[in-house]
Amino acid sequence: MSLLLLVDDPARPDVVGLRSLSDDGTLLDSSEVPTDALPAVARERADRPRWVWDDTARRYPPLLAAGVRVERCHDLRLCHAILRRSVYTQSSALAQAPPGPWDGPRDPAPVEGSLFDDVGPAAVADPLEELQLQLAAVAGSDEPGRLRLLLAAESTGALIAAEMHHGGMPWSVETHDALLTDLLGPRRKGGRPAKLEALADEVRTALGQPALNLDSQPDLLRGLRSAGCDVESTRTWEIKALEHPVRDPLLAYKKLSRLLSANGWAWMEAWVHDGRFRPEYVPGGVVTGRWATSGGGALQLPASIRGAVRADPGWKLVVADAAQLEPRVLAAMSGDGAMAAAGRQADLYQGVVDAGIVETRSEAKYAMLGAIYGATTGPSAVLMPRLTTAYPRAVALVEAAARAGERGDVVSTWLGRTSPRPDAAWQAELAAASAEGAGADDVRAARRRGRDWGRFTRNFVVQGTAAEWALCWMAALRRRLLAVDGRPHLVFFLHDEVMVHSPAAVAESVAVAVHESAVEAGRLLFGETPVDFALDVVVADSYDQAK
DNA sequence: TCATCCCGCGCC
DNA sequence: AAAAGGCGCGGGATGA
Repeated sequence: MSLLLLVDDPARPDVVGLRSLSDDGTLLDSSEVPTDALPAVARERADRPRWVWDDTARRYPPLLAAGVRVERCHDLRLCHAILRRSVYTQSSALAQAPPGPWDGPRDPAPVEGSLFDDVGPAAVADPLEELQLQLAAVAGSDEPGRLRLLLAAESTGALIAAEMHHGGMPWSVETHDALLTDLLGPRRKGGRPAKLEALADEVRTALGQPALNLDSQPDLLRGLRSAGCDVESTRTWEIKALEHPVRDPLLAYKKLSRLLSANGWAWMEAWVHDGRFRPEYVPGGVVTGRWATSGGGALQLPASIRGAVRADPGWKLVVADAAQLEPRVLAAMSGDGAMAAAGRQADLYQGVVDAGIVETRSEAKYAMLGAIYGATTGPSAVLMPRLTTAYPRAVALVEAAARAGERGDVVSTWLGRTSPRPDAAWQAELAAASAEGAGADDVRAARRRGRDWGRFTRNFVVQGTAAEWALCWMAALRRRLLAVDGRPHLVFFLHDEVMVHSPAAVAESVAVAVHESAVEAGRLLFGETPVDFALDVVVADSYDQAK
């Protein structure tokens, strides 16, 4: 396999340069092609190169628009971000260089004013030089194998993100409209839909304030308090605790009003075109390695409108989610055999109950999440000692991550994505609190911030490794889907869940591929592990039929 | 008037 | 029923 690097020529915007490289980054051959001929050149390459480019989000869409799919790539910007920070590459030239053009956001905002006018032109980002720095950083690292897997998974994720945006999620505006009309009442120009307006009236009547504006938090808070409700805010959990006639209509109003503003008709018109919802995915957009999205709120599609996600006629949706992914990942990372045994059955939480650790599934769930997120108070913290006894290795791993964070140290995922350091203010606070003669308030504040950061690092190692597993799962699935007839393709990804739009005739084959890919992901990350990565897989016509 | 802050809540 | 980590977004309030 060879590398094929794409470079711009600043002097000639109408052409792009192609550099053939060996695996170690040695330049073998150079050529130039007209920019508009690039898709044809890409299509005709028979040697299945790994494309190397600065930014998949910029380079891949024109190829997709021309009907060209790229098998694999190396996204220099995403890989740079990982290697700059990874504990495994801290001694590399890449990590030790001062910040340069590969650092920072993809589209940096223009610099205001003249502060930087006299420092000369910005450093030019030479992709060949950058690639060679990255390859050297990996080759010289403590864990080249893990990093290579991580960089490949991250880059494949970028390809998938572009492909999913290109293909779009099948979306029925008719169903969406029917759902909204059913829940909210018919759409009305310049006013609330009827059911929402009726609820608003009920609230105003219950409070005895006919002119109250429910959409103003301060007004609503004042209105509640003057009606004798003892609340500090207008949050749902405070309203729920009220014993007052306003409670139920207000809760209903808040719920529906949220639906209207977040995923109502305006959202539909802004984001759904030609029967497809096309959010912009942002691979690596979260520090832990999870994806973010920008626009459309694709990672927060409420359950109430998922029925609008409908397969095309003759097609199906194959919806799969990894069951209790984070506990399973923790069991694998820590080599905790007892926790792996609990996950031997489809429902890991029930496995914890069956092992006699706690009484109910719900307790098992909250105890486990408490361990991963760092619950310090409440019922879930009370269950921690039992979890520690039953699963000592798993708990020790997250505890060690928490302690590291409290000290201001960094932690890493299984494949080497490393957490950021706490900011300067945090470190200063820690230093001030440990200095001679520090006030009791300072010490308390520093302890609290330390524990906050410890909860972040505790969660980072598990959430981040789960994100790596999910990337490997999806990358394996993408490859397997190529071997299935009828072009089934990924259309959605949500942390531990994937959705494939598939011709009905091959949907069962896709479901098999989904399972096989999960096994492959587990092996890729952890080798021979006793941990099962269980899935819930559903073949359905619409998203609400899953789960 | 516009940009930013903060609240509140949807998802995992 | 619980408490905690990660996000994005819309809306009003706020302040330049």
